Amino acid sequence: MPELPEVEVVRAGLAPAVNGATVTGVEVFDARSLKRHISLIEQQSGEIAQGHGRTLDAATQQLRAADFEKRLTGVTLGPAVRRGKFLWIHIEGSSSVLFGHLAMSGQLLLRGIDAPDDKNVRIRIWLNHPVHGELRIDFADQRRFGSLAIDELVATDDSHPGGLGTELPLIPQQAGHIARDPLDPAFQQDAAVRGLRQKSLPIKMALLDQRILSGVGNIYADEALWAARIHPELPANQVSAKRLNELLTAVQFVFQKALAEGGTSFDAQYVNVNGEAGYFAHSLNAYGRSGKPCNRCGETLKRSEVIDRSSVFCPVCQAKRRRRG
DNA sequence: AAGTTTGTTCAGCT
DNA sequence: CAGCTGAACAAACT
Repeated sequence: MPELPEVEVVRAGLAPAVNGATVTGVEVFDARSLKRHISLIEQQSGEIAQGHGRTLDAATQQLRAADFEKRLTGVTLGPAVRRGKFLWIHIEGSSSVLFGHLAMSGQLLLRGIDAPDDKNVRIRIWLNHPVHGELRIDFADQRRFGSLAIDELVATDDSHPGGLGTELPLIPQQAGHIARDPLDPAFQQDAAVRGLRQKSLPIKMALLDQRILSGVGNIYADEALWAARIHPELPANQVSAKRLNELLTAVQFVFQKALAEGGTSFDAQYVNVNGEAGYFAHSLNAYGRSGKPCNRCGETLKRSEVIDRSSVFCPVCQAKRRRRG
């Protein structure tokens, strides 16, 4: 499950291959992977089929696939940018971007044109790069929860760059509501702490709220809470500002650590960029270790459910009591 | 073969 | 009304 570090590895791997490349062809094998893509016809008529939480009818799927292929073919791509788990690639001389979210099982694979097919390829984009030659980007997604789209850039609300990878203060509409992530140079930790402190829901859930800070999913939420010794079910507004700052520092630490380990899996051979290689390659202290001993105190780690999401934590190190701080 | 997995959105409730 | 909760939803693997 790609979270911020995995998405960043993908962004960094794609960036040199897409910047300056011309799109020579687009193939949509499964339009269900375009559920975030709104066709021009839908935009102009104002009748936008509900792509989220509902299966699109066949006609809309066909319309969107054709629209996506048409609007992307022939363009020249620019920088690859990321905020949180959202990823986009600028289109030169245009306010549109190629926009995507990998969700649970999405991968953006960079391949030579003669490479054998990977499993579950839903969308294929053919490229010609002035330096690297002919390439393919294959969007593979086993569960199809992820999607690609063409989206429009709008101004950022704080006039800082839209995300990592660009200096332009522009962000795709669909990512506009997402807060900056802890690895963003313009990330405001004080504001994130204030946002968390206003919530009465469990700290684990507040940490997953992409409007407060982005990029944290279930894995790194458990890891950061373990590192900061905070019980996942403690109401966010009962955690002191000091401990929330420690928590955000822990988030940055686990992100950096995963990024460093994920990064080592990706050598300079950009054509080998493979979303799978970085996932779960790093050592985890909490996630998936229910029933195993705590790496800090030896106590057996416990599994609980916080609003339908599984959480693993150490009942001793992360005692559910308010701590001074 | 029912259960598990997760990011995101939203109806509906307090 | 603002904020929160719980659920819905996507699809495939075990």
